[in-house]
Amino acid sequence: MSVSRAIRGVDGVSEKTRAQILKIARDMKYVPNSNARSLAVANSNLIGISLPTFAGEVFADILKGMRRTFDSAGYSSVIDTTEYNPDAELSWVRRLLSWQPAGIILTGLDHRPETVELLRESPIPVLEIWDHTETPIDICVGIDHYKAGQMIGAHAVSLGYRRPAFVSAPRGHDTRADARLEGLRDIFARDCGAAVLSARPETGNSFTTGFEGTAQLLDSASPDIICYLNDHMAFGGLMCCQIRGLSVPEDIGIAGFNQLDLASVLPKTLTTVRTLRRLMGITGATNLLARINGVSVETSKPLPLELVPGETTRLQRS
Amino acid sequence: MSVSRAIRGVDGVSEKTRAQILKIARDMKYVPNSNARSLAVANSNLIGISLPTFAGEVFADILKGMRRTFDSAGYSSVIDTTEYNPDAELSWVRRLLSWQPAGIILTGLDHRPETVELLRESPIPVLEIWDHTETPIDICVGIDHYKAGQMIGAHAVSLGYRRPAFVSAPRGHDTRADARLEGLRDIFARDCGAAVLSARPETGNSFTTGFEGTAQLLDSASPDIICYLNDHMAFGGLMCCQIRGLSVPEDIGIAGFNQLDLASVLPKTLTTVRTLRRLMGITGATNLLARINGVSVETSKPLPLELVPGETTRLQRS
DNA sequence: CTGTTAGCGCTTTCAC
DNA sequence: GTGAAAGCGCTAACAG
Repeated sequence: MSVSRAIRGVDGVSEKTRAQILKIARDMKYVPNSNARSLAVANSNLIGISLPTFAGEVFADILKGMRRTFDSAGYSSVIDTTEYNPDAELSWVRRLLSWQPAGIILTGLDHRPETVELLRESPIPVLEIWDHTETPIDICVGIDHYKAGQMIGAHAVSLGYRRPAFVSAPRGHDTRADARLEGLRDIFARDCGAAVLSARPETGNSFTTGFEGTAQLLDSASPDIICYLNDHMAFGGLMCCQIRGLSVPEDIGIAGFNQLDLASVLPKTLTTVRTLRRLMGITGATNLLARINGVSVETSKPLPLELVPGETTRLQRS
Repeated sequence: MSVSRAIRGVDGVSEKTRAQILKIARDMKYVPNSNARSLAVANSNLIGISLPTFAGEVFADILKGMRRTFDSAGYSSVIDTTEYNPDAELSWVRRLLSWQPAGIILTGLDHRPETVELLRESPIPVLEIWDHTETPIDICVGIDHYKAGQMIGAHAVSLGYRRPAFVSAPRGHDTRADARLEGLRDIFARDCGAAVLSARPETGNSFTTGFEGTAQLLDSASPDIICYLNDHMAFGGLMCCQIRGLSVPEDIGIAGFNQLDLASVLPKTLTTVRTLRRLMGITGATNLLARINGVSVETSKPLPLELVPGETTRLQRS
């Protein structure tokens, strides 16, 4: 018992005994057994995180914010990626629950009904991150992707663009794409009755998807602005325009999303929307920790978005 | 006991009992306790992975290869990032060992002595990935970064470049940078007695680091070729050259590394070195699994590198 | 301050 | 095919 106390660093042991114990432990290269500990105390300091993918800056940034917060609070995070497959998410949640985690984090709102049911019935706090909803499983911290689409639309409309288009990720990838496109569509429909064309290439990385999507759009129509799911795709689009001899913003406008690192070295600043991903991670993690510790927190926390006008869009003369 | 057997799916239970048990388990929403299981069997199906960072394509690709392999073999992977800090790696290894993992994966060869000691004494198989060495802790799968530097050097020399420069990541980041620079230096010294200038900006993301490093070099000298730690930095360099009115490859050559996604949409193909990152992950994971199952494997597996000549370098007239 | 007792949920072993 | 007994390494609760 004194050994247990000494090793855990709780009091109830004299400094003398503690020192002896720690020395012996070191000498015999003692390694504690976390499984036994978790079993005895019936919980763990594990936070399970489900992410769509490790690729790209977006989730890496969110993750970084969360991990910093958890690390300094003494929690370990274990991460899984679903590759945008809700069934993979479900099986991860099952596995996770068997580890008695202190909390669970899911990305987005698109879950199997069984996942939701499982989590609602368990006493474990759950955070949904990246998307915003008023009715989360437990708590959520994210942005409103529909509003983000509207924001881009409003900017484009105000500059006088009237033939908008949107390039999205391959089907079954980012579920946020549809929400943003809808926001964009609603604004254009409402403010100037224009329809938004869309392209969705079937494969490829963000850069090639942006490139191909742009090629498809330019082959079949003549949009005056193309909006993209993210800055990487927008860059692919820029390259496509360049090859076809289209000047940006003279001949066509380009708008990205997320304000990624790449944009910081482009010769023309990119019109985009800034998302506070690091902050989102920190806020989410902090709220989840509060929830774990029984402190009451905001159920649903939307994070601000900021439209960043750049040199790839400009006022159209009418 | 029959319950245990039924749930695990081992035989020794009649189909009838098994069906009953499974039904009841489902009805009462039974969730197994992995901690108790691991405690009882004295091991787990966890693979602990230490990565420098989640940022960037490189480790995401390697990770993807590893995870695929582990998943299909029924192992779960838990990942931590060290942000290039060997002390963070050490504390992760300590934490990991307390979970009785089936295997451990570390990135690179730069570890604290204590980490190495800890791992050498434990019976747990250890894989070092990304770098190559003939004397790993246990087994390793990676590339020889010194040779990679030589490869780039040989290409540059053969094209007639004589004023080489190298842009590296901020200090304390990628430890591979020094090995590559050394390879590059050795080749230039041996083949044409030229020295390699180098720049190493102090902060920033890959893109801005490439940009700033290039600006530093161009301010103080007139290299005829600049080599970069990776394609993203090379792109930053390209943008810097463009702003300064330098044409590539007419005025200056540019060489990247890793053949990243970005390169696939650039108007000029980038001279770079292809690294088989996905394959590396798969090979590493496969070898580790073999090791875990007591099958003997190659201790040290170097993966091939391929120089990919592009339009950002060309033959110099003498 | 120190140590004993009991139990966490599961699996191994061994009877039946 | 089924179940009783014992133990994995640890900690909560209590006794000394």
